[in-house]
Amino acid sequence: MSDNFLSSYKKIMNLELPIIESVINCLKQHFQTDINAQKISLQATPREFEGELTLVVFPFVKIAKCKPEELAQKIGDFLLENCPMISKFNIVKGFLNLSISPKIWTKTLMQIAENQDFGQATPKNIKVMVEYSSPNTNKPLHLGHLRNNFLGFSVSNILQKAGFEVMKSNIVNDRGIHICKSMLAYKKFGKNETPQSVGKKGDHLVGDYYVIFDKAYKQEIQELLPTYQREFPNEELEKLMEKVEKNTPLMLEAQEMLRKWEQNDPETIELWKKMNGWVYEGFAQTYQQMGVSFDKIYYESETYLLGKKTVEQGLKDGIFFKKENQSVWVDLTNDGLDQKLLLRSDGTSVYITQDLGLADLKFQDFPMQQSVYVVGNEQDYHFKVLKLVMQKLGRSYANGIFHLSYGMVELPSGKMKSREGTVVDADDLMAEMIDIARQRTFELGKTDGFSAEDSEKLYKMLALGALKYYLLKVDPQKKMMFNPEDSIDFQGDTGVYVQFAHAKIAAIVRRAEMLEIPYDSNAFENVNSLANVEIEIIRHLANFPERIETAASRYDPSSLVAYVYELAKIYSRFYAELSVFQEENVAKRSLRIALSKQAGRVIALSMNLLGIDVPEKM
RNA sequence: GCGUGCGUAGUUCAAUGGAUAGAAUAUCAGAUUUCGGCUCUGAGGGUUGAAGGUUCGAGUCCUUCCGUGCGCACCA
Repeated sequence: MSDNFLSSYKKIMNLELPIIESVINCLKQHFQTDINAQKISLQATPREFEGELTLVVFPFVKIAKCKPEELAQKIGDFLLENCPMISKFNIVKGFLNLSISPKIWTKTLMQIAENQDFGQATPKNIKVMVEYSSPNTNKPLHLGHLRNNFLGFSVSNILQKAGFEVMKSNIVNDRGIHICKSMLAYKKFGKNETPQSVGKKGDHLVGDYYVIFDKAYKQEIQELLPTYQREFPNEELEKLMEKVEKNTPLMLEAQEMLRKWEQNDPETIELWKKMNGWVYEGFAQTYQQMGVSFDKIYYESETYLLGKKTVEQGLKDGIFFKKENQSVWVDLTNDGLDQKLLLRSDGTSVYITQDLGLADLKFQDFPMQQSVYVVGNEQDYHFKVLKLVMQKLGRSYANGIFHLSYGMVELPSGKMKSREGTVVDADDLMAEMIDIARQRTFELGKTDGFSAEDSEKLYKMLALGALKYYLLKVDPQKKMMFNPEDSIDFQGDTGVYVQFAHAKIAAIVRRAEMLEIPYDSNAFENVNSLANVEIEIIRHLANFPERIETAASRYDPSSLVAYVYELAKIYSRFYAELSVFQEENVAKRSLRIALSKQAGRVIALSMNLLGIDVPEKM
């Protein structure tokens, strides 16, 4: 453990550090060895054993040259004598289970309550750019984008809480053959429709034309194939198909359109601007509904020429090389990869070229040390190359490039395929979820006494909460199954369960305030016996800063989902086992209110980091 | 073929190299004169894909094999 880590550790965990220090001292005294703090494993004691924190002594057995039990006994005795917060201990095999004095727990709760910024780490003075969303403008957003956006937004929040300075960015892929296809279909079959004239969101309208193009294109291929087969009777079918696909009239026309676009042909540019404009309006609505936002938006049309200079400079510096046909390459064979093309023989860019340029542009705009790309795992290779190339170019931020590679979202029926019409549209999905939330919540009478506006707000909160929670609870790296039935579930490990816990807590706090029961630190500081479930909550609350740190270091919101679920679950048990207002001991009653208040606060904070709102009533 | 992920209860997912591999769901059985029953408690359900190896200790690290996804364009 570096000094650096230790010092940040000290700030966030006032509970464990004294014990760790004490263990180090113990080993020093008894065995004359200076043990690394990192080797000391303190973990939460499983519920079936007595105690709250457990020290694993196995790692020191070799040094101590005695049986694990003996060693545990020695350390336990030492702690009892030198570490006032330890009230007793027991030993099971090589595990030293420590009981913390109840007063410490009361004090911990006081500290949490008095900390206005609980969970907010001190500034690290490190800038991070988080790029996410990155839509193509020829189609509306779908379920896969939802995972991407929720991940990107949440990771940004988490990094901020962990003390980083964060810039959220979005690169909009607004040019290229894909949008030309929509444009061409519109030109041919569009009859001057507009989003207003057909009453449709712009991104959906443009997406419709993309589908129209694709259908007509497929038909052309079918029609052309026999001709080609006659012409090249000895060619393999696969290669023949490639030829046909490249040469249908529609495809040739789309490519011609792209050329015109690149030459700034006024008519093409005008159509392009018009249709992209519709799409942006549509996207803005969708982003708003999703509850995500960006600090900086890049457009591919403005960045796609960047990177050429970068490549030329690298060529001059001998980092890249030129082949006979004038194409430029980078040799990554020593890094376990291949040679990779950076500029075509005609000097034009390829996909990665502009990413090199964009990376530098980002750095100009926001001199970051870390750069996170939230992009699907089908691009793993691409980002390996990007990082390596930037490292070879000696960019200061190159080592901080991190590809937050997430797995595909699959459906019970299999993969989403646009051809087969099995793509789940983001707008539709969110709307459906809100409908279901409305239906269920209304049936249960949960919104009795709500204004129409408040009701709608709640339905949306529950629906989006369910969806975000569902998509964020899985390790990003892994592919995940999206089961529509489960995603709108309100019970068990779900967003609504956690939201409900928060609403119950809010009700308790409201009542306490109405009854004017004090619950500040003075009101409960003398409580020195706590129920197990109360200790569990405090212990869990105290871990909050550390859990944020972990989530930030792994760029992984799922660990935070697990955290907040665990907290809601413990609290629900507390709620069932103990009564707040029927407790006769006034100090204890106050402690329970304070405990509730803090649990509610941390639930809300955690959920907000996930991009989820929590209700006061539901 | 090469590269790179992933295989854990019926299902969907957890598990900084640490105790008897945990949740949720579904199934079954219970709880509530109590602050909000979208709640709580309990039961059954596992050869962690297979085989070796490292380790005091392996779902986790290494090797091989099997299954599966993704990537291997002068496409983006």
